[in-house]
Order: sequence, then structure tokens, then C-alpha cells
Amino acid sequence: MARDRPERARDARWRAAADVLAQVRREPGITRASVARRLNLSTGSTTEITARLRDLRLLTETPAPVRGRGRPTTVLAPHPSGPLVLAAELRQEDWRCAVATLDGRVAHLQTGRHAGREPGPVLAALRQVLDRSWRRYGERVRAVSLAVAATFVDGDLVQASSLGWGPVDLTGLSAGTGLPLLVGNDATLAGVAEARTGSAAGAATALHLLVEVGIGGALIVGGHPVTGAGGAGGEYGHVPFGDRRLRCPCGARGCWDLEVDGRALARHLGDPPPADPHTYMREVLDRAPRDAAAARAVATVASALASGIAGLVNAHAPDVVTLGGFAGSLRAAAPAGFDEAYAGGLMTFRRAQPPPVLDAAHGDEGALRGAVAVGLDHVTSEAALASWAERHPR
Amino acid sequence: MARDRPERARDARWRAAADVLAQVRREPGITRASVARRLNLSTGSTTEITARLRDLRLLTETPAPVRGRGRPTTVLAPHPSGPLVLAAELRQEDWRCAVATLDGRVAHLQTGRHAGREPGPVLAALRQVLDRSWRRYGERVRAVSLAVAATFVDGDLVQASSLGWGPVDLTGLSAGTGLPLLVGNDATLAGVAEARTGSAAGAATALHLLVEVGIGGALIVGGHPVTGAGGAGGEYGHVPFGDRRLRCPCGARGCWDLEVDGRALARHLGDPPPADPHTYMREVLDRAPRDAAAARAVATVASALASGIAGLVNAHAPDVVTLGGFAGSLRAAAPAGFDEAYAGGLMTFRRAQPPPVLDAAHGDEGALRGAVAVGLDHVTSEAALASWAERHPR
DNA sequence: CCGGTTATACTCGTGGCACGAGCATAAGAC
DNA sequence: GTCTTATGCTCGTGCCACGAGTATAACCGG
Repeated sequence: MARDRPERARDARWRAAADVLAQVRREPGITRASVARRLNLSTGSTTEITARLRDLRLLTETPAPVRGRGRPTTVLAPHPSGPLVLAAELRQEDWRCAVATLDGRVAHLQTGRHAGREPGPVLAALRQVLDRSWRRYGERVRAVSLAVAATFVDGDLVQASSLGWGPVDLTGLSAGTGLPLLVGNDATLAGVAEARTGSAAGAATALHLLVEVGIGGALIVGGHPVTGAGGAGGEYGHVPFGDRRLRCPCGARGCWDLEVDGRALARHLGDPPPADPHTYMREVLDRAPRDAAAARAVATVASALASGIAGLVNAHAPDVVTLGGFAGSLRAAAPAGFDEAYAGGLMTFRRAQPPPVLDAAHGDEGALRGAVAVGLDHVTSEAALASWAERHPR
Repeated sequence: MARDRPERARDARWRAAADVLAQVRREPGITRASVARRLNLSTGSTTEITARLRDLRLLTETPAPVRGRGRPTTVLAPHPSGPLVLAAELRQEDWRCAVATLDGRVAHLQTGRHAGREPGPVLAALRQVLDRSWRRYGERVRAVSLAVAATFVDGDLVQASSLGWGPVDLTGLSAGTGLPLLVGNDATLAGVAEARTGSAAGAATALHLLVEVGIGGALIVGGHPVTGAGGAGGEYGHVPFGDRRLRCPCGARGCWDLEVDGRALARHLGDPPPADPHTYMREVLDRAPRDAAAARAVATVASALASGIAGLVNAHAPDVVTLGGFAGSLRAAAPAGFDEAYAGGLMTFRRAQPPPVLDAAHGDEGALRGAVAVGLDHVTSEAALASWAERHPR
């Protein structure tokens, strides 16, 4: 975002406007008066800012339902010809694509199964879906945001093991449109969604952990993920919480990954490594209530999950931990073992008030909603608003 | 920092001024022309901002040594009657106290040995030192910043094992002065110093690890530590990278702490747990070059350190890792074992360009310099500048 | 039904910042 | 001694947020 010319002021002028839009997103359907209170804005400033946002087709104001005395206020909502974000998620078997408005609501959701296994056809199909959306919405679309269960370095997909992909060039998804393409790991984005509007809403520091094949996660500080250099962080599955004698496909040893998914269950049950650890885990979880061996294996895995979580809590002191994917099911299947391992792994001084461990609120919508959030962050940034304003002179 | 009245604008107006002061701190001795270039400020704005900062006794301008053609510019430096920060560090045996100016330089350093072992006398002595400083500098002192090898929760010291302290009330150190008392863990603050002006300078994400008794550390993002809820994070010594059969005094099992300090060396050498693990480690490191058993123990510990670091690198993808305390010595004593364990613990895709692991640049000054940095962050915040300006009308 | 109460909206003058264009200035270079 | 280069200074402009004052739209109670 570095610029040649001094344009600090151009962007800074949109600071309050960006804050208002962020507030609308935090509390969809919020009234103008509430926004003023939350942001410590004077009524005069609020009048001016909302008028400006209305003129720019960013917001609309509709009369708010009256509640008690006082002059009625208005509800702030996205403008019907305001900016949009296209968010998409590539999952193991299928894709989903959403069109989202400034308040973070999904206006239009499409889903479908992948055209094949190879990146080429899958991406071509997704590009077609995206193309349809921006033929339909045109200039209103301001960003494309994509979630994939993959590792990204500097915005490049370097590996997506659940899809069976190595390095893949994603730039074709937005090439020729001039739109920014934002990409992110699915667990990271699910964590963002939880921290913004899910079970961790309002937490300054939140830890999200997602068990699918292996374990992914994200530390979210102030609503933004801590993703490290090039966004390659969040590989919580590859910290050595496990048995050092086990070698992980990632190249390291003793990875936590190996202790918490279907492969771990199979090891404990004496089965060969499952071809599809995801399905295998679902089967074992299903039969655990009436199969003592399965129940023991599940309890072992739940303990391994919980003690690792405790270690991460010691390291990061999140306000709350959220569980996605199978993580919630594992805890539900072996609550006593989970709780014991969690408490036992905490430092004594943390045990008085340990961070609550909550199931994710967004379920399997998390990654997509996180992608929406990141896309909207981009669209409501000061710089993006300044640029939108230049395209929409009053 | 929430306010009753709308004062957004009051603070926002100091944004550029705060940026200028931050730049002066990043590059002490910087010229005005350079600041303008770095911050994308027009020359007109720069003239105005520096004039304002001069009038407010925040900066001085002195002619810069001429270099080549062009109109000579000026060097920006702290004003001789500008704000100051008192920074102090409580260490195991002694204390140190610094008076720092806006460019982050330490104007006056005092040190001394503790008056006793109990918190009361130690804090009373420190308070006397602080009192002398602000009798001398008066209103110029704007904040007190303290580093201790301790765990803090919500600004309260809950435990300082190296000092043998339980919960201690530190508020007496600034009571009655009206000055904010900022406190922080020594390893965290040392990490801040490395990330700002040390070996990790310029890194967006940096990981600092400090081995003394056990291991502490901090993840620093954008120059600010990720310290979690109540600032209680950064306990990297208590993630379960070690042997689960070992119980840690912290209450958990398998803590990394137990694998990387003097206690670990004693275990590997068959010695009883040392009363002073710090001194014990120094002795073993000293004799390792001529004692094969000591060398083996050191190599084992260095490997445990390196493989844990690799796990944290997998999780956080820092741009750089810095080593403080004994961590650098351990690596130096067993470089091959360290490097092998580090590379072996990384995910394959990270091995092509692993984050460099560097010795800390600030040595044992890190925590104090980090405390200075945090204190100056406070003093040069927009709100603090606005408040300073109100006390110094032009 | 009508003034009182309450909460919010609108108006307008003020202060203040950063910009940009134009001009001024101090050094080295030829 | 002029030219070039880099920087500083001045001033008019645009714009934002504030705050005080005024206006408005609901409810409330007699």
C-alpha cells in the first residue's frame, strides 16, 4: 500500500467513516444513534458522516422501529447498490461461493461439487461461478476472498493435502477483473469468523482449533489472525506435542497432528492407516457409545487434544478457545477425559479461571464467513473507501 | 482509554506527530528530510509538524552535517526539556533503572544490588531511586515502566519464581505521583527490544526465546508482543514439548522448561536437581569443551531447545528467531546438534528458507530497553501527546 | 388533548490539519 | 560565477470533527 505521493490525508479522512462501517458490520441492524454512542461521535459528526456514506451509496437509512420515548432514529444498512465481496471456499469435495454485503450478511450462496480432482477443472469451474456473479453485480464487486484447506506462503498456495494438490497458481481466479484476490487458510478464516461474530465474539485474544485431517488453527488478536511471515503460520498440527518416534508426512517428528485425527484412532485401535481419516473418524465416533475399544481410543485422542490445547493456552493466554470440525465432537464423546487433560495441562495459576473452551458457533460455515470478513476488511479500509469515493462523485 | 465525551478528533490530530516521533525513535539522529520521505509527508506538512513539536518542547532541530549538494537539512532530536520515561528492571540479584529520552536513548543508568530477598525492602529501595529521578526531572517524567522476571495478570504480579516471590503489589512504586506504571515480563520486553532495535529489527513477526531458569519468550507482531488476556501469555516454557512423565513445578506435565535449563542438564548428568540451576548451567557449559559427558548433556539440551523452536516456527512462521540468555550459549556449545534438530523439526516446505535463528543483540540489556520502548510507546501515543500539548500551551 | 419529557437530528460557526503550488535558500558542481 | 540539486518556507484551499444551539418526533400523564 505504499504510495509515491503524500496521500496520508486522503485516507485518514475516511477513518471515522470506516469506523462506522465496521460498527455496522459488528452489529448488523444497528441504529445511527447507537453508532454515535459506541464510537464517541458527536451527533453533528454522525449526521455528516452518514449523509456522506448515503451519498456514496455505501449505506441506507431507514426509520427504526420506535422503542420508548425520544425522537426516532434510523437503522443503518448496506446500500442496495453498494460494494460487495465475493467469498468462496474450496473444500475437499465441493465448493461454495457467497456474495456478501457491507454488513457481513450473505446475499447469495451457491454451492456445487468439484468438477474433478485436478486443480485445473476445479478452478475453471469456480472461475465460471465468479464470472456469473460479477456479470450480475458488475462494478459493485470490490474484492474476491478465498478460503482453502491449504498452506499459503505470500499469497501463493504451496500445498493442499486434503485436495491432493501441490503448488497451485490461483491468480487466474481474478485475472483480468482488476479485483484483489485475497486468500487464506480455512482454519484461520474460521477462527476469524468465530472471533468476530461467533463463540469468541468480543474476545481480544482467541484461539481456534479445527480438527479434520490433522489439526489446524489460528490465534486471533483483535479480530485479526496472527499468521506470521507470508501468512504461513497457524500450522498448530505440527508442533511436537506427540510421540517423537512417529514421523509426520510434513517432515517433522512427534507432530500433534498424528495424535488427534482418524490416523491416531486407527493406531490406537490397531487398524491400518485409513485412506480417508475423515470418514474413519466419523465411523469411530459413531460407534464409540456402544464399543468400548472405540470409546477408549476416542478418549485417548480427546485427551491428546485437550492437553495440547492446555499447552497453547499456557503459551498464549487466550480469552477463549473455540473448537471446530471434529474437535467439538471429540470433546463431547469423552468430556471427562477432555476436561481432566485440559485442567491438568494448565499452569496452576491459570486453573482458577481457565479460558472457556466453546464449540464453534459457525459450524462448517466458518471459513466462508471468515473469508467474507477479510474481504470486507479490505473493502472498508480507509484507502478503499477513498478510492470508492473517487469513483462515485456526489 | 474509553472516554465520556467525543475526543476522537483531539487525539487523531496528533497522528502525524506521533508518527514523526516514532520514526525518530526507530532511527535516532534521523534528519527532517528523511522523516518526510519515510512517512510520505509533504514538505509543508513536515515544516508545520516539526515546528509544532519544537514549540511543545518535544523535539529540537540542529543543522545536519552536510552530505553532497542540496539545501542542508536538520537533525531531529529529543528536546532538552522534553518528556522522559523511567524504566527499571528487577533481576534476581540486582536492579537497574534508566532515564530515557524520546529517541529511546538512555540518558542516565543506575544499578544496585537488592536490599534483601523480600519484596518490601526491594521495592522500597527501588522507589527511592525512582523518587530521586523525578525530584531531579520533575514534570518531564511521564511514565514508569518496569521489567520483572515474573508472571503478570492484568498488570498484577502473580508470581516471580526467580525472586522467590508470590503475588506482590507493585502499585506503590508510582503511588502518589500520578504517573502510569507499566509492567511487563522480562522475556517479553527483551523480545520487544529485539524486534524494535535488535537482531529482529524490521521483522513483522519475530519470536524471542530466553533461557535462564526455564524458558520464556514472546511472539512479537509489528513491534508489539502477543501477550493474550491480561498479558499472561508468553509462557512458552510450559508447552508440553517434553517428557510427559515429568511433572513441572508449574502444575502441568512434560513442560519444555524441564528440558532446556540447568535442571535438565543435571538430570542428564545424573546429578541431583541443582539449587541454583542458573549457576549450574554456567558451570556445565564451561566444562563441556573438555568433559564428554557434559558435552553430551549440553547437546541433548540444545537439541530439545532447537526442536521446540522448530515447532514454534511451524506454528507461528516468524520472520526471525532471536535467542537470549543461555539459549545462544547452548547453540554455540552444540551447533551441529542444534541445527539438525531445528531443521528436523521444521515442516518440509519451510526448510528451503527457514527463519534465521540469531543471537539477541541487546544481551542482558534487552528487558530494560524493552521497558523503555513500551514506556515511550505510551508517552508518544496520540492521547498522551494531546495531553502534553494541553500542559504546554504555546 | 395538550404541555412536559426524552432522545435524537439538524445547522452552523470554529479550529485545526495536511496538501500542493510556488517561491526561497544553501550547499556542491562545472 | 552560474547551474544543479535538495530542501525549507509561505499561503491559499479543502475538509473533517466539534460543540452549542435549535428543531423534531415520539411517549407520558393529567
